[in-house]
Amino acid sequence: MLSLLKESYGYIFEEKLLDEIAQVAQLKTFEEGDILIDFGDYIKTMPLLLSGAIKILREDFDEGELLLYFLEKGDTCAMTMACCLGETKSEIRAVAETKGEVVMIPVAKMEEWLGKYKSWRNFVFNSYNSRLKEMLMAIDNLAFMNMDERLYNYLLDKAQINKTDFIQNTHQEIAYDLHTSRVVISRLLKALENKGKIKLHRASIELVRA
Amino acid sequence: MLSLLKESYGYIFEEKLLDEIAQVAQLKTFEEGDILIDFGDYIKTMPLLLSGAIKILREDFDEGELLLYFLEKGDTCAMTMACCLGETKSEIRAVAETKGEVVMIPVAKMEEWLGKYKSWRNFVFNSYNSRLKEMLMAIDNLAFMNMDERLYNYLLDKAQINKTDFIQNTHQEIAYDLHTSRVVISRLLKALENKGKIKLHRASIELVRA
DNA sequence: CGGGCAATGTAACTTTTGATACAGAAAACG
DNA sequence: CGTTTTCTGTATCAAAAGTTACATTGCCCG
Repeated sequence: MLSLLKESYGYIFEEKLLDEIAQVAQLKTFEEGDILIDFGDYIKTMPLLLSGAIKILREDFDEGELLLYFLEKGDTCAMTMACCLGETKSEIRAVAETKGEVVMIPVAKMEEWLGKYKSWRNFVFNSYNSRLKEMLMAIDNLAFMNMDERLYNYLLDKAQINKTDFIQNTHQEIAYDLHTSRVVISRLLKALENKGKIKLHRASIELVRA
Repeated sequence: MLSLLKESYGYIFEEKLLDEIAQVAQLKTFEEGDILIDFGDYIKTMPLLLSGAIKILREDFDEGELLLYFLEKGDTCAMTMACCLGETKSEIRAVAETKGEVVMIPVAKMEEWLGKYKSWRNFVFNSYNSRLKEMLMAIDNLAFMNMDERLYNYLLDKAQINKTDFIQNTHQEIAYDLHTSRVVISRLLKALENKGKIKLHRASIELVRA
């Protein structure tokens, strides 16, 4: 586990902290589609992502979701930290976008290290800051952009996270993430295809780079 | 200043920390409408709000703003902390909703105290958590609600922050905060009046409690 | 290879929001 | 008091997004 940790976090944490993490943390693997955290869950461990990607969703009161952002290697979920420290229920759902690995750290330790290791403190703050920034971007998208732009940005994000220009999703799945209807997505995708920005296949979309 | 501090923060911080704050902090008063932080500002001090209320706005790329949330006594601006620690430009604008007072704390001190005082650490984390929650609420509003609901929530927020059911704003000002046009606001306000939820006056709106 | 099913395409219509234009009412002010 | 400015009400039209309904197209699998 130590070597795995060093791969993703070796540059950020000092030796002693890496050792401590290796001692108390539990390694966990997950598969694409796994629900790692659900609305209302109480969370007592903090996840550090070693590999793979996770998408974070917000739930509507009456049915429906909205994609907030993706997490990658080296990220942690600030929303989860918020829940840990505040001892409240989870406000979000975390779904595995790809298979991957996380290490789980008990809340007690994460608090202890805050006083003990400056590098840990910086990491936690940087995570909060990244997440606030991602939330701001989500708000920008919602408030200032039309659905066609949001859709195109979504496709770019997906491509970046999955490291491929072939996006393996049905229109319905995309509609869920963007909190709209399948028909709207089909319509706008067709428009994007006509503009030459993408090519549509069955259950997959190909990004056409200029 | 010490007594002022104790009024808002006496229950959260220990004596020693309050003393330290009183030593290094600068007291600053502001008037309604003052722009306390603007987009692109570099921020080197962290504000603690003692009295009054502040609204935090996000800027559109090409003209236009959106209200994110309000700050009250005992709050601090996590977005500002993010900028302080990350040493980046401000992503938001802070405008005084009422007159009030803040104490300004140098970034260096706020970092020092993070290692030194557990109460400070908790305060900073709680602030981040509150702000994340407010951002989530902002996203809920944008993603899941129509303009009429957003408008009504806005009026309720305003009333709570200003501690009065008489909201002294023109339709144009409300339109700015909600990032829409004056005509839309007028239309929806009229509809709310017809439903008996508010009464309209010139340059002010009266909330009618059920 | 043909039936069944999931995924997509498309038409027609409604609702919501935004844009423009202008009229009337209230305050502001010399 | 009359003029000017600000604020509000409303009508009309256009665009964006949501809804419903149904046709078509591939694909899986017996």
